[in-house]
Amino acid sequence: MSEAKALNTKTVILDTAMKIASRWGIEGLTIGELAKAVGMSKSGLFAHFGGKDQLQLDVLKSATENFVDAVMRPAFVEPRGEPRIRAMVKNWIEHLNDEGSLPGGSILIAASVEVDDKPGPLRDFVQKAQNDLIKNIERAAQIAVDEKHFRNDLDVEQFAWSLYSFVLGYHHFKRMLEDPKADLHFKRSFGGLLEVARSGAIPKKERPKLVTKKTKKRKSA
Amino acid sequence: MSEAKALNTKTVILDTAMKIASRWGIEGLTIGELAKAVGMSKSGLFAHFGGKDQLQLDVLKSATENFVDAVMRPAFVEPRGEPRIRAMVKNWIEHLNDEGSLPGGSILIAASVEVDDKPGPLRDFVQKAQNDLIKNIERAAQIAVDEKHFRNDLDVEQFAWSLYSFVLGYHHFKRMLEDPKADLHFKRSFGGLLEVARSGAIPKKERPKLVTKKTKKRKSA
DNA sequence: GAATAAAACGAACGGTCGTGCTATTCTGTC
DNA sequence: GACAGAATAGCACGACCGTTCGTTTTATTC
Repeated sequence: MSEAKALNTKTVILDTAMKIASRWGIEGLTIGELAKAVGMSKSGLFAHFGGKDQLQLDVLKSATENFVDAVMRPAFVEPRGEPRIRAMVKNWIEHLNDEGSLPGGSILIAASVEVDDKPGPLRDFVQKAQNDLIKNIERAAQIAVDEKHFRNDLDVEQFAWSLYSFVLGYHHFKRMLEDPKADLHFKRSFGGLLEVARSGAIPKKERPKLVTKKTKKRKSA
Repeated sequence: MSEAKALNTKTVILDTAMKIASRWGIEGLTIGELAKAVGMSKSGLFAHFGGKDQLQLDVLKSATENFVDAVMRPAFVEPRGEPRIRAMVKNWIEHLNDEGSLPGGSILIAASVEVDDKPGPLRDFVQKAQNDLIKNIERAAQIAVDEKHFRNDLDVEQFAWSLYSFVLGYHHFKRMLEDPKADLHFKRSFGGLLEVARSGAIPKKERPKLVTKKTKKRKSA
């Protein structure tokens, strides 16, 4: 039980820490503030971690686990292919808007900017977490290709790149610029991306006969 | 001359400060470190600004001026329409890769993430700077519509939104993820965006008859 | 060359940071 | 109820932060 109690306290600490990190960044998270927010002494809290570095790492790990639980895992029980991708994106947007757990926006996105020039365990972790995420998007897109939902010459890397860029844009416009149309623009961009992935916008092989009408040849650079 | 000398010193300070802010963020910029980098005393440097807040604001202003000088101004002497937009994007990418003045990536993008939950003059400035930039993109896109380079039902807001998202994605993938394909993916995404803006991909009226073949109805949840 | 103003300096202050050390309180076991 | 061990608290430290202030250097003007 001492074990369970310990885990419980640590969970409370990390949950609080994540909220602070969401608002103030992973570097703006200080042990003193965190202790005050949790309601215990600096040193008492400190004892749970091997130091500030470890605390930061634990926070990022928790944030990543939360992301996987809220976005990826529920999406991966959806039907293979496009439905799964739609679910993923839907969960993702909802997760970004979850003011309860992320009152200041995505911890991982913010941490990316904070640590991108500071080599070390934090940077390594963030890099790996994001690369894993992108790989998962690519995998999901490939499944959609296999399921014939997406055209089979789709560049899944490019697809994942574009989708991730749109999410970054959404986060930026919504959070920094407070653009009320952020949701609309994201929806349209994502919709366009799906459409291009599905059918033969710029089709390479089978489509020409279908498009006989006009669609005058463009440079297609 | 005392005036000129003072301005000169201040310029040196701000240039150095921008490099530091590029690497460490606008909050990671400390007066002590800056003084050491410039080669003068903390207090001597401090006297040039009304405090840390003013220093940060001056740095952001300088960064914005640099951006306008390097990206916007040279683009706006190019021919109206698509060429101008292409020039703008080209300058933008080159500016982001200018390790000389931005060894740690865009100061404005990083500052966005840093200050987005900290109300105050810094946040106000960053918000305005970015909104101005987006407005300029929209204006350039509208000109391209007027010049018949882009189709006349183009949503210029959506265009600017997408373009900015791609730039954010580029910055993120290149800097954080060190993706060697970032340039390629950006080029393709931007190219696709141009193509859609130019011709009638996803046209609203004339296309449906063309797609008769399969595209079996999905739930499209 | 003396007088004056601007610029830069050096030392110090109060505050907060992360971090150790030692004591105290809590909790479950015999 | 004594005991052991974990959890927490209290306190002090050294480092660095932004800032202030009095002094010294540097430049300009007569």
